[in-house]
Amino acid sequence: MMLHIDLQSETPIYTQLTEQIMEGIASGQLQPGEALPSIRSLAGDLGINLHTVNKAYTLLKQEGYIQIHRYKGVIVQPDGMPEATPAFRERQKQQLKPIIAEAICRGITLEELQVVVRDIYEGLHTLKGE
Amino acid sequence: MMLHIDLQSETPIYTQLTEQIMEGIASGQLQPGEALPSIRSLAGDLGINLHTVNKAYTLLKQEGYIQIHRYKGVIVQPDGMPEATPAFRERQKQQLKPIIAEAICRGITLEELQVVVRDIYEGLHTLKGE
Amino acid sequence: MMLHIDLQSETPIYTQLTEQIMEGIASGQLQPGEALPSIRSLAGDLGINLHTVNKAYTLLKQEGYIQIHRYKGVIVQPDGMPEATPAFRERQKQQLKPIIAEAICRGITLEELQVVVRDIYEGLHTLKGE
Amino acid sequence: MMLHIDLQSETPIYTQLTEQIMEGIASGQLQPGEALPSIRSLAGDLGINLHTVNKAYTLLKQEGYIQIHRYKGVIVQPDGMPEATPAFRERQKQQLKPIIAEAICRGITLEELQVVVRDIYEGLHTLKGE
DNA sequence: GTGGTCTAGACCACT
DNA sequence: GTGGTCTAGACCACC
Repeated sequence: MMLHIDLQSETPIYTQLTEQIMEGIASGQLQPGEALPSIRSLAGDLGINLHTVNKAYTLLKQEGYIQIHRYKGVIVQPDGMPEATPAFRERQKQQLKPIIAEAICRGITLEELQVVVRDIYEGLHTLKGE
Repeated sequence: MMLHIDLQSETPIYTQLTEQIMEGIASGQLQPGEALPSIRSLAGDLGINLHTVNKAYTLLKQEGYIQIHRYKGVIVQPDGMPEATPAFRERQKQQLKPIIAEAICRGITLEELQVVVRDIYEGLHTLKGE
Repeated sequence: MMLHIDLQSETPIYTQLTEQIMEGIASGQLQPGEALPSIRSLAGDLGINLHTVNKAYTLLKQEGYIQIHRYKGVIVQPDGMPEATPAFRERQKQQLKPIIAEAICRGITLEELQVVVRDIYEGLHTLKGE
Repeated sequence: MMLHIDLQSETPIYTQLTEQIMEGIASGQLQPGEALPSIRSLAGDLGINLHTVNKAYTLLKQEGYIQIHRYKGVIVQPDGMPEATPAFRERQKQQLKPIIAEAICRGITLEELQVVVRDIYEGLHTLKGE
């Protein structure tokens, strides 16, 4: 899977990494148990600092999306992804609220918004069976 | 309309302000043409610095959600809210993508997600007629 | 001649007034010797403060574009407009420089720019004979 | 490139900075991709506050003339300057109109004005090939 | 080291 | 009293 970094984005690089890896997992491009590049090689490929990659991986591990094995490397969580806990759902709502509020301000209907959400969902999800 | 700030949150204060004001507009609690508190009074009420409020107001003005009238005060945009431009829709997608990707990872179905989105949308929007 | 004010503009109201009156003189809509509205009536018509109109008129008088006669009122300078002094030409250059610099940045050619300038000039000036 | 500030001028310092940097870009003294001084070092060199420099840089970034890279620094836009959009051309006209009106009032002919514009344009632009 | 955020306090132009 | 500008000084995240 190809990761790419936008250096002029406002989002920190480590966040861009975590988001892209999660998108890889969501889309099935990254399968459970599959190996991720080592910190060193990924940092080298992207031309960024080791610490930055390490931070991204550590966060993903804390959330339960990957496993980091000393000496063996980094793999996508093979033992089932983390659950949708109530805490997660609450956080999700807080993330969605301002986005939806802005959409309403700009006159976007619920139907339009549902289409956008479905397109993104299916755009990611339908790869999963491959 | 009551605005509240979470000083502990990692989201910048000025972002919390812009988001809450946009939610106020979306929900109709803030009507077009309605006056917003002056920079100084809002800063005083919230116990924050006037520059922080100023930054929030300036961003909202740049996006077209409010008007800032020098020497007179600040009002909610009376001449129609900004449109849902292609640039806006693209930005919206980029905001939604990581949220939806994470939802997929955690096994949330499209139907569940649509319910969440609808609840938030209607929770904000249905106040509009009041 | 119709004057109009943009309350949400960043340019101070008195500047908007002086500019519009100068445009009126440039275009011949305001003829030398012609009466301008009194401070009081203009302020009333535009819904702005007396001091604001007064400031605009005072500036125009200082520059030599109008005459203010106590009790008689305000008239467009009948005794010849102010000259293009070296100081004026220098100030003009300083005003034009940033505008032209930005035009160059955006790839506007000298020919294009000349067309813009000519259009504005003739758009104002050709009314003069009427 | 040398930047200089006139503290006595009534034009805000941050405006002087943005104008000078745009002139530098227009004249080719600042090349695309070239690094600009860091906020702190420029503020130090000019003897002004870092927030003032920050404001100037932020405005130039919003217009698309520079890129601000968090943690790394500021560079002149390497991916092509912003286009001359219709909105830009309209803004330009509004900026030019009062200047040209005043020129007409003072009896400056179109030909004289064109010479002034050409001199400034070429004075900036002809450095570009060097 | 960088830019981003926030505070505190000041002066100004304008209404 | 309003927003606009500027200063001085601080802490933070990131690299």
